[in-house]
Amino acid sequence: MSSKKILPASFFERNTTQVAKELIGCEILRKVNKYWIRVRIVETEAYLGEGDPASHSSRGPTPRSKVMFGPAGVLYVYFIYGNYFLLNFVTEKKGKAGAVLIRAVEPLDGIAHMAELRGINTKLLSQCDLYKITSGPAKLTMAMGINGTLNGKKLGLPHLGVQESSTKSVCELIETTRIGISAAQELPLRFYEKENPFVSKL
DNA sequence: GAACCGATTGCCT
DNA sequence: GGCAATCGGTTCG
Repeated sequence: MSSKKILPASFFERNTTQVAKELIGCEILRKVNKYWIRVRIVETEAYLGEGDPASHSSRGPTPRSKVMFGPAGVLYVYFIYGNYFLLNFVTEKKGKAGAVLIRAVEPLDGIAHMAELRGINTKLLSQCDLYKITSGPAKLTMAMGINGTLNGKKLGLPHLGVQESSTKSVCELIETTRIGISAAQELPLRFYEKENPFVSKL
C-alpha cells in the first residue's frame, strides 16, 4: 500500500476536460481476488454533457447514462460491442453530465495477476508483449477485473481508488482527437502521455 | 417488438 | 489494413 494522496470526490467535481488532463500520470489502485493491482493512467478521453454528440449523455439521461448526470467521483462502467466493459469516472456537479474514459494504463504492481486476467500465460510473457495487457480501454478493464457490477459505485478502496503519483510531473501531455466515435470527431478531447508505449494508438 | 448501432479487440489476409 | 464477433441500449413503429 502507499501513502500517496487518494483523490477526493472534489477533484472530479470540476470541468471534465481539465480532469481528463490532470488524470494523466495518476495511479489507479485496486484489490482483485486478494491481489493488489496498481497502474499508471497514460491515456484518457473527455465525454461532455448535452452539447457533446459523441457522449452517451448527449440526449439527456437514460437508464444507462443517468450515472453521468449524478455526483462526481463515481464509476461509470458500461458494456459495449457485446463483449467489453469500459471504465469512466463521473465528473462535474450533480445534474451536469460528464465523464472521463480511461483508455490506457501502464501496469506497475500485480502485473502477473493482470496478465492472468487477460488470459496471457505469464511464462510466455516477454518484455515485448507487456504492452498488450493494458493498451486499450477494454483490455485494461479485463486486466483489472472490472465489470458492470462496479457501475454507479463511489471511488474508494479496496475496490478502486485513484491517487496522485510522484512521477506525474515528469510526463509530457499530448492533446488530440477521440478514437472510435462517429460524431464530433474534430474535438481535441483525447489526452495521453507522450511516447508512452502503453498508449492505445500513438 | 424489431431494427440499428456502438467510447473494441483479435484474427485473417 | 480489413473485418467478423456479439448483445444490451436506444430508437422507431
